Amino acid sequence: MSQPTEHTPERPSGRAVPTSADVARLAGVSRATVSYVLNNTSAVRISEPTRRRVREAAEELGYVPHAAARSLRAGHSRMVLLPTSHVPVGPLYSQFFNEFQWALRRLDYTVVQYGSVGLEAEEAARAWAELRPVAVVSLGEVQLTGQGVEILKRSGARAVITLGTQGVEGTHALVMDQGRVGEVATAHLVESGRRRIGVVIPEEPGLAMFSGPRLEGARRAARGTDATVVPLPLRYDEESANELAARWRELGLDAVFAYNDEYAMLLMRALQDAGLAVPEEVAVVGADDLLLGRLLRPRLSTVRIDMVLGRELAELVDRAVREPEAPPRTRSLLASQVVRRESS
Amino acid sequence: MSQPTEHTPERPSGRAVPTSADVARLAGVSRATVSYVLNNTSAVRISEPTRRRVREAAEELGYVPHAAARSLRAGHSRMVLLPTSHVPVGPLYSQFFNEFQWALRRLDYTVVQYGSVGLEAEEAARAWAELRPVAVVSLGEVQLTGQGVEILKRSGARAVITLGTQGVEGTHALVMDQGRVGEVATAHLVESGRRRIGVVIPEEPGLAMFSGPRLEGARRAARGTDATVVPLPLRYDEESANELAARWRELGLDAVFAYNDEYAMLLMRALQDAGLAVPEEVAVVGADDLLLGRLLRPRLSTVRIDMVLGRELAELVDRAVREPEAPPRTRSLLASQVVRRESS
DNA sequence: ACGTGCCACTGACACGTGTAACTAGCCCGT
DNA sequence: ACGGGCTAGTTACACGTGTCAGTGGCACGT
Repeated sequence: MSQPTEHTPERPSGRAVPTSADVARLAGVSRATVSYVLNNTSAVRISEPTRRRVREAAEELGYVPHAAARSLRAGHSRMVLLPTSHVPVGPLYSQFFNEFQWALRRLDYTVVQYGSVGLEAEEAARAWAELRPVAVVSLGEVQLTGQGVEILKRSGARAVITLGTQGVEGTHALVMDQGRVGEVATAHLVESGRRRIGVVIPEEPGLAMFSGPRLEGARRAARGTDATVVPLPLRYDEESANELAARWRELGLDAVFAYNDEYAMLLMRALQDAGLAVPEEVAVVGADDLLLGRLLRPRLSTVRIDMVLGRELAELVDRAVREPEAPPRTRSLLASQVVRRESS
Repeated sequence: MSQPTEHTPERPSGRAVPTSADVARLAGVSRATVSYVLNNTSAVRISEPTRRRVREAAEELGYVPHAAARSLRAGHSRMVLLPTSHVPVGPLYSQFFNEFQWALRRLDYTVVQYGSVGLEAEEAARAWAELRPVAVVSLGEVQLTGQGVEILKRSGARAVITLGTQGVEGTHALVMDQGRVGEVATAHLVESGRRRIGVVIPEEPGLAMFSGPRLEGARRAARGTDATVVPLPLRYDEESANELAARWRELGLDAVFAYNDEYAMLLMRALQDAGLAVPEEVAVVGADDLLLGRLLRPRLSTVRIDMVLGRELAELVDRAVREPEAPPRTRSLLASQVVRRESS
């Protein structure tokens, strides 16, 4: 998109791409008539024979309207911009994401994913604004600033929605309360009589957005009790897990909240291989309620996260677009609930 | 995108969105000068003081160029269209996909994901053509026809790339040879002395694209030997797995290729719970080489699938765009290799 | 005085589309 | 004969941008 070339390149297959003017010429009518016919404009009456001639001409030439020209003329589009992340998200999130896209499309929006690798917040906002989207739904990779929001709104965006662990001024903020996940998990462990509680922090980049708040929530739950919380960095591989398990006794922990079920399964296996009894010596709690967690022995306790339906969020976007004056409101996106199985 | 509204809606925040003409007015120069300055056009010399005035005016107004107008004028864009699927794909595929997008962006393409839910092949092609992408990379959800390819090329697409289990005429076809996955898995089981081999077929919709060819490959491997292949429909939940395990003895199978590691883990657990010894009575092989498969006991044997790097594919797209006349060629995308662990 | 060349910039057009405003032709009532 | 209304269109403009061709103004050589 950056630097347009100097001259229009030749079409390889010889023929230029047909425009409505070509259709008009072939059908022997004016270009306006073509537009009226092809858009089924009800205010203008065109005779049936003419309509047929136009349609046939369009068909013969393989005419397809030019979306850019159309939205330029119209002064607005129905594009919803979704800055994409390259975060290695889990199945829960990606299912939500797919459903969200699908629902937006049902509402006749054009969903455009646009990545902004290595761009500053304001720079990214400017790049997005070039596309003149009617709405921007930021999914957290780029932390949108108030300045960035201003740029977007000035460029015609009727709604800016942020989805993240905390709200952004001037936007419809959808807050995924990750802290709550850590909180309920830890509270559950404390209530079960555990006192020294480890919290796994994935070392994989891009997950800090989630793991930080979860740790914070765990600390919140421990506050006011005699339990303590210990952060445990962990890579998602067996070596790292075995290493952590090997120094488990010196850490003196009797429970662990393992970020999610995948890390929990990895760590639980390493603990068992190191000779620690689960849940007698160590209680293990994951998150996301994956099916696979139920296959282990003992069955993995977990935090079930009920994410808002993609469809609901799509409707919220639609409302925000139609009523741009409505005051932006912050809303919580997920409910967390412990599912106790055998590992805790 | 479909039906533009009748009149331009008022901008809510009062001020209209600034154009280069506004910048020109404020800076006291012509619009052409603004364009030259902001695009750093080297062929035209503009004095430094003027440049500064223009930049300051643009900054003050918060001017952002209009991508649609720009590409309309230029006659082409650098948009790569990626029709998205809502298929519940695994981590392997989604990692590839992310990397692919990222690499395209590094090559200065604008990646647009555009879903076409419930559209016919030709209808979808027409919708894509409206956006005048420079390339289309179809990932298999919509089976592109020769007719559809023709529409896209006529609309100016310089490259059409299909990614699927089989090629499409007139396109650069990237074939993911799923059959090979089933073939190597089954060959391995046969060589290990197994004779009655089950092949799990997920009942989840959208996976048929992969499971069909894998079954076919398994049959190919069994041909010419005295081994037989039995398809086993399975839902991804415990009930379905238990049900299948319960009638295992009457099926008389001594091995199973379970589509992928997740289904394999699910089924293996159910078999063990039903009192069958793995691998003594039943050998189990998955696919995808997930980390979690190594955590089970016995460790899960699997088929490791080396997918082409997203970066490589992005470079192929770039080449195809720059040399549209080069003959479309079909290329295989993945290599499959058995990783024998303990479950087979 | 005058042509030449350079500098710094401007005027005008094109891209493809949608639609408001207008018009030519016809019928009809008075 | 003439205005009015309907039908079936057409003409003309606007959207925001990039860029070719042109144009004053100035210095300079003769």
